[in-house]
Amino acid sequence: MNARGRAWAERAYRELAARGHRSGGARSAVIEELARGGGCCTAAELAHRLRDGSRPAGTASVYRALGVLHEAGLVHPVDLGDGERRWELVYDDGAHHHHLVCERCGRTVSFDDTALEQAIAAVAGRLGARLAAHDVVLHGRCSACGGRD
Amino acid sequence: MNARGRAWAERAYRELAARGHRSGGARSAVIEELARGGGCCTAAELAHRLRDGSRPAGTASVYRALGVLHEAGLVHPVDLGDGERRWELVYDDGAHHHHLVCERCGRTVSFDDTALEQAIAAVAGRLGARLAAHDVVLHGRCSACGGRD
DNA sequence: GTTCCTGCAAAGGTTTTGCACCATA
DNA sequence: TATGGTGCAAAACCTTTGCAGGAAC
Repeated sequence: MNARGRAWAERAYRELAARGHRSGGARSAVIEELARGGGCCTAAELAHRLRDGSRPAGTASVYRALGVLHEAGLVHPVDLGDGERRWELVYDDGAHHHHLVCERCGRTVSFDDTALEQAIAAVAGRLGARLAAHDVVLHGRCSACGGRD
Repeated sequence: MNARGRAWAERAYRELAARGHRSGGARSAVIEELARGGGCCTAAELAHRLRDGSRPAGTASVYRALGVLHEAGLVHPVDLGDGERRWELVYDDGAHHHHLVCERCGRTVSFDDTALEQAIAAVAGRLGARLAAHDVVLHGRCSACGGRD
């Protein structure tokens, strides 16, 4: 696991403890797997990886762990339009990325863009809104699938 | 119904006829209701409105009508994160909007923004992608719920 | 008359909930 | 030991599919 994931996991343990949550095996396994994989996975994928890995966890426990992490602001749900909810890690410094879903090969490309973030901040200001989160999902063809044709 | 909705409905009839689809009661009712409401509704809402209105339609027919309209590029699915798929009308001129979901009052605010569109187009160019569609969903507090506090 | 559309019912997939048991603090 | 976490099973929910009957062309 990279240092970024490790730091996120440690913060998650601290934050959940501060909120009065006890430490349980299934939830810790979910936190570790999220930190290892870097997010962007569905509950089913998470459960599957845990089943093949060190610490299997029941489906309900995976969903409940994700719910608690979401309440604590440690993960953020993303919907790519395929009917399954994905979960992204929320980092301390606000760093995050968005997604391009290729409608030909089905792959998901992650990206970040400063100008896009600035445009979103400007829109929020114009609307008089205070943003807690935002999602951008692009649909089309990735560069490998003839995006430039 | 406004002129924009009427024009969209007429185009929908033309486009579906051109694709060899026959005209059926349920599908026409869905088209009329979408044109009347201007989109941004779920399949269940659509079915409910039709039940209370002139022409009830079965759940399956509503979903099938939306599927056909989607294939023809006449509607676009949007996921606001509440587990239900919403459908937006796709207009001839490409005009569209995005959404701010207030996490306090639950309301959805629609907006459009030229700078945001330009930023998205620039990102697509940088990624070498050709976009067919894109979604932006903002989460936070709308101006009425203390966005500016 | 053939083919597609429709509606009911059933199935499918994801997510949530009830409940008994177990682990943590 | 009191409380919260866990896992199984069942339910709830949205969406899709199978099939028989009816409508459009």
